[in-house]
Amino acid sequence: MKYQRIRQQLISEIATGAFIEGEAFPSENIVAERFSVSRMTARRALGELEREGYLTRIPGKGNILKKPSFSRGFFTVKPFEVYAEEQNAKASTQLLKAEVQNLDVAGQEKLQVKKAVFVHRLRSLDDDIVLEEQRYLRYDLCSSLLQEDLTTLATLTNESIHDLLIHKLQLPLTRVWQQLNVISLDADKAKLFQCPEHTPAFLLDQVTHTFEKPVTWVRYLYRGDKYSFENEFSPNNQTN
Amino acid sequence: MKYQRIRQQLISEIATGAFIEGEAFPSENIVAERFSVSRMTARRALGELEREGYLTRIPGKGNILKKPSFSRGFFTVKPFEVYAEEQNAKASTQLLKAEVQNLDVAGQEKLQVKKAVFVHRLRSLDDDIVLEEQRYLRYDLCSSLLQEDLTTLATLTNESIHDLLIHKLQLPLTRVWQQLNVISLDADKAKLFQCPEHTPAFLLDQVTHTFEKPVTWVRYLYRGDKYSFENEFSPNNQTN
DNA sequence: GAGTGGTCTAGACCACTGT
DNA sequence: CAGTGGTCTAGACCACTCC
Repeated sequence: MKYQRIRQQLISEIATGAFIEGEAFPSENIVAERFSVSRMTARRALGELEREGYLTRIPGKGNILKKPSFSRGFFTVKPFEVYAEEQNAKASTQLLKAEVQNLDVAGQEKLQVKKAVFVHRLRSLDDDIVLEEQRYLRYDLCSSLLQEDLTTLATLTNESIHDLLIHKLQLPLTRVWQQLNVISLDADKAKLFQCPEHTPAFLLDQVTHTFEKPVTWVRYLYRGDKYSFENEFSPNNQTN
Repeated sequence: MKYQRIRQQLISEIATGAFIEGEAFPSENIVAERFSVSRMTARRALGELEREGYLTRIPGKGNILKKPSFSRGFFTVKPFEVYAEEQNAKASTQLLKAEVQNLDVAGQEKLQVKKAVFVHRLRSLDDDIVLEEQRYLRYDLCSSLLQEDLTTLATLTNESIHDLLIHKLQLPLTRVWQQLNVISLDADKAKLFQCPEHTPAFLLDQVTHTFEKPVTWVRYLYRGDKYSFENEFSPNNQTN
């Protein structure tokens, strides 16, 4: 395993400050020559360093040593059923609406079309409504879902709607964008959750793509006094 | 970019259910032959599929198609300076307090000791106070930090305090626990942030460990109307 | 034009798993 | 034994950057 030896050697040298942050790291040819291996083997070692976050590799320029990255944390967003199980609570689902809708400006921006299948659900832990789900699926890609499966959506507690997309509509989900905000519940939403007005809440927007084409937009509203994100991890796990 | 074409084609076929989950995926030679490329190119496409979480590759056996994963995604918590840069805002830091404190019950539970170095900072984007940091470092492990570096903490805008721990105190951070909540700002906190009472906010608690021993507890309070978590990822990329 | 990283080829040997 | 994935080589062409 030459490339592993090279990788570890280079990491050690980085740790001792042998190279300058922000610039200048040995090129593929230099590394290959220094360790007496072929260029492809040097490439592999350097490629791993890039994936591990040590380097940025730029065609035509070279390898640039990154500044040490700060400890980044992350939160996993678990499926509702998994969360319910962790809380020893019973998950239930209520289907409020399932219909074709014309998207408003915000929705058109996210899905890049005007028409969508809209699925509106409430999800409860034991008897508390905890999560509101507003899901918009591109009509041009998902209309068949409406006819076939929509009536069963209310009972789909353990099978994710995403699975339907992937397997029935054959839309591989390759990319997800999401944003998490906090808001204060207005009168309408408070009534929906049957809780006091101005209760803080998580607002999670999620757009999933199939090869750069947006397919679904989901807006989750989590009641803040009944839901939190908890997580444990090792700092070395890099993502992105 | 042949390997990208091969990768996308294979992902599509996985999505259509062309292969059986848990077993049986075309071998390198099969893929190479089918797409009329060299084995190395087929390898590259299959390697990406493995990194993306679609496959498990086992020497001597073959490629095994994974079952679709449960996790819905995750949020990275970026260092404040990185966030500021993304927002094209100027980050600044204000040190309110740095002293030795006796921990209250909540703190003792988290750090498992009674005494801690307490560092209290406010962090701003341009002229808005956005983040309050309350950091508790175990006195028995971090007391030298107090003497050496504490007076410079106010100016440490771009070097994270965690880096000090790792490099100066040589405490490798091996494990992180964290929890994210939403709250509504009370009068005191609202005054601190110079914003209206009952503004929603993110409350992020983070406890870092060195080999099962808790070292620091940080309580971040993010002003909700000025801060959000945004993120993009590939769904099959598991990060435990 | 010299150097860089990105891609690709057609070979090769290895250790391993199945039958 | 034939087949698999893991590693490695010595070439090659490309688009790009820097000078």
